Amino acid sequence: MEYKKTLNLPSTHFSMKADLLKKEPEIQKRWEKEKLYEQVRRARAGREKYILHDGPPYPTGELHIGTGLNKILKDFIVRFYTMQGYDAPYVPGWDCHGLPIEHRVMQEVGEERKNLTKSEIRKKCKKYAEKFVKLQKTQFKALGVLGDWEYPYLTFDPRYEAGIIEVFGKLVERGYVYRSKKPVHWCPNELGQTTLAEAELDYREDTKSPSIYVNFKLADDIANVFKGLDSRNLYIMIWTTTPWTLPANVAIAVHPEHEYTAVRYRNPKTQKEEISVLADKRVELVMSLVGVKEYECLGKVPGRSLEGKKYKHPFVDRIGSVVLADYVTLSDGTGCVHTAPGHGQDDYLTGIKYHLPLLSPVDEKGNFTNEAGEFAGLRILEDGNNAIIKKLEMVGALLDKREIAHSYPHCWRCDDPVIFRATEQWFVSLDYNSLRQRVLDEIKRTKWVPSWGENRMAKMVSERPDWCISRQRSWGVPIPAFHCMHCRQVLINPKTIDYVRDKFEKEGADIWFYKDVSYFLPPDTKCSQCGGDQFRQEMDIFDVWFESGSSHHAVLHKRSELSFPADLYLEGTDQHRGWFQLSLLPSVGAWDKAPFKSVLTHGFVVDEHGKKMSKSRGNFISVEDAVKEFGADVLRLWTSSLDYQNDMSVSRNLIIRCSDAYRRVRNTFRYLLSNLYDFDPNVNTISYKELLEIDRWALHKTQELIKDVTSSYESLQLHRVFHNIYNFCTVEMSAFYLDILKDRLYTFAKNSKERRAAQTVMQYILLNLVKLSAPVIVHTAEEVWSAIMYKDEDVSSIHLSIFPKCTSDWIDDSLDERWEKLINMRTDVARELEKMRAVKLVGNSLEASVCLYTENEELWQFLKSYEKDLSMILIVSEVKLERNISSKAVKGELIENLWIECNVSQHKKCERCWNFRESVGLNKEHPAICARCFTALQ
RNA sequence: GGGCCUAUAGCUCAGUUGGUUUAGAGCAUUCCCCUGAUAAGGGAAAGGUCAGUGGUUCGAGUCCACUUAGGCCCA
Repeated sequence: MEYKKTLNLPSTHFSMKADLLKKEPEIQKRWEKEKLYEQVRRARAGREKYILHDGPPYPTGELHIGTGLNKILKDFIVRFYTMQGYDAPYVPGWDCHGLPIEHRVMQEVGEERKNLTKSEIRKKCKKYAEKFVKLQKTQFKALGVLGDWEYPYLTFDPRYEAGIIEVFGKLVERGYVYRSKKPVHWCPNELGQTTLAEAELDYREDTKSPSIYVNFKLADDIANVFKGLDSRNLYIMIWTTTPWTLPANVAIAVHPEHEYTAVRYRNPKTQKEEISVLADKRVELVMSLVGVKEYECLGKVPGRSLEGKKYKHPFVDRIGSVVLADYVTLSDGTGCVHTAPGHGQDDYLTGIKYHLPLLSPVDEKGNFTNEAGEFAGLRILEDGNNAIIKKLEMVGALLDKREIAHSYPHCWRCDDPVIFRATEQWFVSLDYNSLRQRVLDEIKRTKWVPSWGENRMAKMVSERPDWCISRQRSWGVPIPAFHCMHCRQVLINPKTIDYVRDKFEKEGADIWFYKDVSYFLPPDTKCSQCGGDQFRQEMDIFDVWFESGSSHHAVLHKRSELSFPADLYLEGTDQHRGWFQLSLLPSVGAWDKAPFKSVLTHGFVVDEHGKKMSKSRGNFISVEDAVKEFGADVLRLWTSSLDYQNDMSVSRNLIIRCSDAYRRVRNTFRYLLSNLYDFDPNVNTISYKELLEIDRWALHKTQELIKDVTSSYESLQLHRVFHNIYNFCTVEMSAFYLDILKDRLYTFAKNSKERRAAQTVMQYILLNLVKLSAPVIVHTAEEVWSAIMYKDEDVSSIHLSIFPKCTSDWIDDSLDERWEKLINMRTDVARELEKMRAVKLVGNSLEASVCLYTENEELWQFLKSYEKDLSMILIVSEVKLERNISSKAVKGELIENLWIECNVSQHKKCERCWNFRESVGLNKEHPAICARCFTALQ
């Protein structure tokens, strides 16, 4: 007789092979067709909300794997809260304006860009952004991210644009917005005459510039600094390669820590004896450069003792002063840095710190203005430079001039050298109405994950300058302001802003570039200063960060399904300076509240060797590549295995490793499914009390799993979810419980209580395990769900189901303790069995008979109480217990006082269950099987 | 150059407020078994100067300082 046919062997249609590349798109299509996202919304309508607000990526190019990873992490959390019963709508967004897009578009356009109007540029940018929103959307969806992909938020959506204006209006109304001068990179070329962003600069090596050393006469007595020096012919020496910025000089910066000295020498040009202050370490080099052979150093002082000393400008009637700055280096020049806040970024910040005047006597064409006095009208980079050098020579301040070659920024469009010029910009003040302090208070109130984020954020906010929110670009939302044509007064007030807002909301911000100014002005608008009624529009646009930073209002406030503040913002650590901060500022400014309750930051994606990932290094991986090669679920499982607080290494090899883990989890599901083909929980369920103890142990372990996984999700330690689930599948299930269960499942009578008990537990574990993993392996979980015959919830998709809850009645710690001991004993026995295998005495462990010895009373009682179960637990044919330790027995390693002896079973093998039993052969009808199998056949 | 962060086995992670003789898992590796989860399953073995140096302490993977490597943000 073929006994195999009498067994209850596993059977399932759930395939072992995942075939994710084929199945995932099918499952996604199904979700789309069934409108899963809307179904989830309906199912959770009215429930408590959990809002994860999406930080918008730029729609430029293909998605970096890091961007995909960010979305996956968000998806885990949104899905977890959804399954916890929260209403957790997820509205993805894109940051559609801004220089990165404009820049790329201009690169694509090439030479033609010089002839494009703003409107034309905007049209092209819009097309570009739309194209990549579409492309990226496809890729995010391919990752299985669930969200409102039909209606994402796009920052160039007119309603969103109106939202930006509203935030701005609120800030204006509350008094935070002001206009002031700030130095920017400026292209003075006739065609250009525009601000340039860092990305539009082309640094050219070997640019020729004048290099001059100049003495500024000290006006202050420094006898208290350098002992015994009289104040006559006392100078401080600077070096510069931009003589044209000297008319705007208002300070000289020295390093507070470096040492400065006063040098006495004979000026080779004037033949006068002079004393100049400069950095000690630069003296030798500078003196030889200016042609001085003999000189004398008169003491040394740290730079900080020079702070506040006054000097006379060499050719302007102006007193400047010495200031301190950390950025002063000793690699060039004199260690005393000519400072013109109107012409340099460092200088500008130093100027703010010391309240220095900001001068910029240069017009948009790169000529000196009347402010520059005798130099007015000269082109600064040519005649201007020369005239100033000549002037310095005339007044005897010039020590040396020569030409040097260095790296200097040029305009990427016209190749002309760029200048630094102060222009009027729009700012948000951080200190008006103590905004900074209130932001800091909100930072304290926010939960930061990891916790050091708070410190980092607070430090950045406390040290940052006012926020310059204007840009002189094309692709963005215009700042809704007007200028009086008569008196140049700026016109901006809640009424005009509101009026423009309405236009934008109806027609989009593009309208600004098409319609005449009168279209945007409320009727009868007059200049508050001169009463004029002729205005021109402001042409600056908002910093793109102001746009994305307004999403808390344009999205959270405005969309009815969302709420403000969000429960969570989740982005990479670079967003501490970016989106987190620049959302926080307007939010606190406008509504006195942080836009988020908690903020999670994750590290960056690096390659296998921990190096930065970039296209130029060749270690770049795109979302598309990864999904195409591994499938979304593998990628998601891999993401879930990483501790995002650190940087995350990614390479093909590392993801391949993770697909092994995926297969393990998948096979665990498959095995559970395959043994439930004949189990109807409504009929066959065995009550908890009637289960075997090992079954109750499995239930206990499942409770632990539920608890651990839930708390891992809640505490946002997402990688613990993976490790818990994976270890459960591997250690508790595959290697132990399921392995042991085989005998009971296959060989016991179909409807026996023992077999039904095993299935009861398997059914329970299947349902719970699939739900616990559903937020991570979304497609596979759905596939499993479809394959489950009897579900505990009547929902069409697992993603509509509710997360498992821990059943505390099934937690039994003393049981767990006993079984831990049994498992350790099993390990000790396995080691002995392995020795038998090594010498070919046994193969299958069922060929063995085990004898356990102990003289320890407690252990004896323990073993005795499990005597009936031991052969099942050890998967051997027979276990005998003895008190007198045999000389052949070996001491256990994990269990004290336990001695183990393994032998080849003396019995015959049952052809049906493969156990070696004394009873085999006793039954005349079935001489090849054991008594237990005979019973099972009845 | 400055601020913040990270470093435990080849890989992904545990390791409570410093305290248990040999620093734990799983994967990968090697070897073995099974062939009734089969492009599956089981077992065993090997694998670590806890990045380095110095310090605090009776005792340090854990606390402190410095160094190295890497990351993010600035300059």
